[in-house]
Amino acid sequence: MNDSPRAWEGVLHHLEAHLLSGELSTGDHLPPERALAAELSVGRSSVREAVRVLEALGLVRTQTGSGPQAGATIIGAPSGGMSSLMRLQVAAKGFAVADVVKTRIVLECSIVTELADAGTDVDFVHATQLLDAMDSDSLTPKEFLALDARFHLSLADASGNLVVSAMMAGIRNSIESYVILGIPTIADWRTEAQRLRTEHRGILTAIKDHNAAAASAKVHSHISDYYARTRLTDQAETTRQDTQ
Amino acid sequence: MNDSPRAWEGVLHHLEAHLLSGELSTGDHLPPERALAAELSVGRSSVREAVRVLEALGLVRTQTGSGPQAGATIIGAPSGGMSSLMRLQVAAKGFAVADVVKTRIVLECSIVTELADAGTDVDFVHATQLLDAMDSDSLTPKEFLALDARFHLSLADASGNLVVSAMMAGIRNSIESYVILGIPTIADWRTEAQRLRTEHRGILTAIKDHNAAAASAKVHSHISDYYARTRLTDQAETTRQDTQ
DNA sequence: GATACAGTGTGGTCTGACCACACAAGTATC
DNA sequence: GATACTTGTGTGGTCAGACCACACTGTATC
Repeated sequence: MNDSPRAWEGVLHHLEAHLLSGELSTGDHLPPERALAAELSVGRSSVREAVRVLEALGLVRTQTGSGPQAGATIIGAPSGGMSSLMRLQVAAKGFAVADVVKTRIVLECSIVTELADAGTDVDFVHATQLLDAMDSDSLTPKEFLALDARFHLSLADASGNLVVSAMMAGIRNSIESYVILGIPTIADWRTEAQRLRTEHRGILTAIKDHNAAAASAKVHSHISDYYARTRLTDQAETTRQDTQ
Repeated sequence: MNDSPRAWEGVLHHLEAHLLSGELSTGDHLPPERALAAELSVGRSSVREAVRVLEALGLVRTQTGSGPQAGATIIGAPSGGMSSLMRLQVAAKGFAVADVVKTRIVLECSIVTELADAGTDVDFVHATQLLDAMDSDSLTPKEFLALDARFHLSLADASGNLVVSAMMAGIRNSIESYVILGIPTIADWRTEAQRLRTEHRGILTAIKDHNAAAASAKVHSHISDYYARTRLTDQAETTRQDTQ
């Protein structure tokens, strides 16, 4: 039916069409690879490549074995694909770290603006928990920054916009290695951590006060100042490190 | 070295590490699949699945044959992966069309704001050419909207931020089918086209006048009003939530 | 010198065969 | 009869080998 030059693309289009038509939706299982191969008259390897793409894009989760859990399941959590895409693009220097950071500021400012302008039905329990956890003095910089990332992500989640959420997750994921690389450039970590804690509380307070302008401004300086201090945007050219 | 449960992930990590370390960069060729398979002690099919993922993510372009053009080449155009990712996520209902449109507004407002605030060194030749092309009365709605998309994309490109550019391309691509679906809901296409033309010129003029606020406002209404008229955001089975 | 042709290396695909795994059903044991 | 164990089955994961189509490369031919 679809004699695309590449067989696996035909499989992908087939699955995409089923997705669009609603025959397949979140929670459903894809047909077994062997069945799909027979149905589309292609080799199993071609089916596998298409499924692999879907998995990389975060659309399906594959599991071995038998029973209801096994097979390729359509998953509804879209953040995974965005993360690997952006991480690899940054790794390949297709995306400049500076551009990623700029995009992060744009998105995050709009997130807090929306949150501040919204009604009182927004749930900040998770965000508050993360801030409390960050108060501990026994955290390593790496642990602290991990919580930091989760705090910012929780704001994105609170906005309810999955697209922005996924993009934020991808952004954070893509520059994670650079953030870790920047830790040593902070002379006094205790002071830095305290500063970040204060800024976080300030952002959350501004949101709760429905002061959109203040929240946006605080987010902007919070992010851009931190990257300026670690000079992360400069060292985009650094090549180091093999993580094995 | 890397006995991940899945062999193809090991290959992906291997390639990612080489990307990060700079051993591989834009324009380079990946080793031949057979060589890579032998080097990593995996089957060729596992290598192929990893390469397929990279191709889907827009990092490499594969080509058959022999010579300098053949093989898997690391490509520097990151828009492809974002497009397929977002298109499929929308198809799978992982992303709601309403959220995609909202995100588009956020990004595009920030784009025109930045363009308006920038110096005069921004090149709008391409954008202007597209606007001129859209003046033709012989265009079908589909053709008109294709030019429309390219106009908005050219603004994103003019900003120079590849991340935002790629996201805009992905956004546009993901809702393309819905945009086409919305054409019949426009009662008088000639009037609609004229309206869009005027709005486009207005946006570009505001940018050139360095009037960031006006440009942003015009973009906001340009996009949100159009989708309101076609009621696209309604027919998307949106994830229920905030009324604003 | 220009053209035609075989050679070579590449990705693309298919087939068949295993393996590991997880569940389902049947069997043995108490 | 209830439980524990064993076997069966279907799934994805991987590998090996074999072709094919393709595009370039070098050589032979005119």
